[in-house]
Amino acid sequence: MEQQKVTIKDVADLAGVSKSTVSRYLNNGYISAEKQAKVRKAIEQTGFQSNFFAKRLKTRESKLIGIVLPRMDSVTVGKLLSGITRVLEPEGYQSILLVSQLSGKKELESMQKLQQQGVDAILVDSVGLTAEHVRRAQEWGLPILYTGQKNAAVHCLKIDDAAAGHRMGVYLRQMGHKHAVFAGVTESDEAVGIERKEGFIAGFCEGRTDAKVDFVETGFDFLSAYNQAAEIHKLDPSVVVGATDNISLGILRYFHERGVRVPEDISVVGFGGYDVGAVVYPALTTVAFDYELMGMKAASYLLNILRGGEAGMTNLDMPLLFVERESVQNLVKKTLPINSTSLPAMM
Amino acid sequence: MEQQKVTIKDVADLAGVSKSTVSRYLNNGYISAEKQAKVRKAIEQTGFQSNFFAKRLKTRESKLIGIVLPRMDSVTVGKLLSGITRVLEPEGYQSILLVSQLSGKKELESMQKLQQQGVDAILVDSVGLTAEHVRRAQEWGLPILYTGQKNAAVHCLKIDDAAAGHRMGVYLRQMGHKHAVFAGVTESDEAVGIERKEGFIAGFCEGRTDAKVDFVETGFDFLSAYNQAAEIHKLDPSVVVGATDNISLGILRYFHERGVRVPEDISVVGFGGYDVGAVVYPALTTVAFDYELMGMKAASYLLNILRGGEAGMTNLDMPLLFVERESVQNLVKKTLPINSTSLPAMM
DNA sequence: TTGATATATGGAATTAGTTCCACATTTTTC
DNA sequence: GAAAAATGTGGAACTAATTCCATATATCAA
Repeated sequence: MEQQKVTIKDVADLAGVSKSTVSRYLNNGYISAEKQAKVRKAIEQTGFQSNFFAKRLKTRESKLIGIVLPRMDSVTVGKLLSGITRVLEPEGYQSILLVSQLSGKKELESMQKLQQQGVDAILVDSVGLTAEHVRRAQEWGLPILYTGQKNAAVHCLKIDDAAAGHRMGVYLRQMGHKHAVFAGVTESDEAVGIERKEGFIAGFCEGRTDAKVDFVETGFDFLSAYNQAAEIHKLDPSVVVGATDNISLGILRYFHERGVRVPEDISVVGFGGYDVGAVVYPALTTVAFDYELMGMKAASYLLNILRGGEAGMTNLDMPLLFVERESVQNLVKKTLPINSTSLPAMM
Repeated sequence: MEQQKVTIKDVADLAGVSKSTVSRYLNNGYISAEKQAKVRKAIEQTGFQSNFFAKRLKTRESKLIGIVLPRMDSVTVGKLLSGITRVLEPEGYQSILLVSQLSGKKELESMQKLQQQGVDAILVDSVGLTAEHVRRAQEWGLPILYTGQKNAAVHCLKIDDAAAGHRMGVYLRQMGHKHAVFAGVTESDEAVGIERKEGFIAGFCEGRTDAKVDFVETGFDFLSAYNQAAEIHKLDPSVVVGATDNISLGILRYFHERGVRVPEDISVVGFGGYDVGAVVYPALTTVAFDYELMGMKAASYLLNILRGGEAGMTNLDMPLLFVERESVQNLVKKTLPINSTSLPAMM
């Protein structure tokens, strides 16, 4: 087997010291100023690079963080990863990536692989927490953090969907809207299908009895929402609330095609804060989830555990960003006399 | 130092064989059926897992591929990564990710880190190839493949921008367009700024003298294109060609706001094939770059070199996907008598 | 019945580091 | 000035695997 060009032994010989001394130089163990200079010179001359595997074999620290992602080709995941990397890199950690392709089984397999690989910790953007997930988190010694899903028995980090929905509900109530259609997804998705919707209804109806929320179920994708748009339109609300920006985009397109003006004739809002929302006409008002920040928080959390600070469980407190753009009409303003008399020419 | 729970020695003792025999069992070296059974049983009982670092130290093969990306929060990069993973995972390789944040210096540093880490190969989605990049590819023993940039001295893989431009030019010519405005970026970007534009002009003007292409420079982003849209409109072309989909989206939004109908009054096309293009109104006709396929090709290429097949240099042959949607008017059809007489009611 | 070849197997060396321990200096304290 | 403490240093053991080499059988041909 071909051997390494320059080893610690070569450096030691050249510097006239022992292997131990070179190792100490490398790891801030103590060494006299004199030998320090010699070793430094020898390392420069030889171009010595420490062997990763030999070092890790002994120290049992890989400085590698395993990350399991449900898929790669989504902006959401990209931002999450971006946030994780931003925190991990300066600390000398690097990430190994595995993709679960939205399969719980592959997710577990990937975690297993990473564990064998000797990563220091694992971060999983999970598609669903099972008993097996919980068991592994306990059985293996290493820190595991789940994002996107919630379970009291493990470390996890999740967006507060109820708060997001509530926020939007309050906003639309304040804008004077009374009849909303919530274009949502199946209730089998607890976060988006239930929490987000319930949160919205609570915020929208809070403190009044004349508010009305209808519900129409769609899929997650743009096309499925587009296909439900006619039904939504028939209910004749003043605002359509898409459970995700993609849903809202599908509805927006339908309205465009039919000549329904947004927000003059009807308002549309979404959740997610995708960049696309700024590009469509009119630009979509939305509650943005800061996935990059979530990635940063997740990474910090993991780092904290790694350093022995057995941080208190689960932090659900992910801040939300309300992005007010052009797709909502202010019904309150419109009925004020000062507006209705001074601005008729603008129509 | 805390030691590993179960080592190959423990398995050997339990099975009543030597370490060597267990190692042979693990690595398909020969072993009698009898001992094979014993070892299998011992491994099951102990739950033995081979130590990654000890193994790699000896074999000098990490089964790790280093990937350097300019940024993470883009769909393009996500697709590329998705393609890479799809090829690498089934072969037992895993990826270590580093982000260069669009800096050539960080890119080089990241490569260095990966090399120290003992990866088997490096894939760089480069922001610009320097002499240093070429030098490293030669100096370090390991295979390095660059994507996104071109240089004859190293392995690289790039989209054929000239062909993409040409393809679009031919299409618009066939649709009967004679006056185009190319909304492009600075020529300091060789691929997009020059190759793509020149390719378009060639395809558009091929074999005729009555074609005209004006050029307006914009930035890469949606907003900068939006700001140039008035100037473009003044030139009164029959079609606007955005150098990227983002540019086209900015222009599309401007037209929407001014009541200019697309494609009835003016056609708009782009390059890239971003999903967004299908969602806007009208859906954008574009030349899509299959970044996922590019990732797959890149990974295969690397795998091939790793296996000793010193594959011939650089394969520029990335297939393009023409995506015809709604944003281009067929001027040829329009002038046919059968249309102008039978369909006036549709206006 | 030999000698030659094939098939298994164990022992020891090897991989490139870190770290413990013993020991030699030097410095500080009483 | 002797004892105690601090500071360096090298040797050897250790980390957990792979692999070379020697050796022991078993199989086969002459």
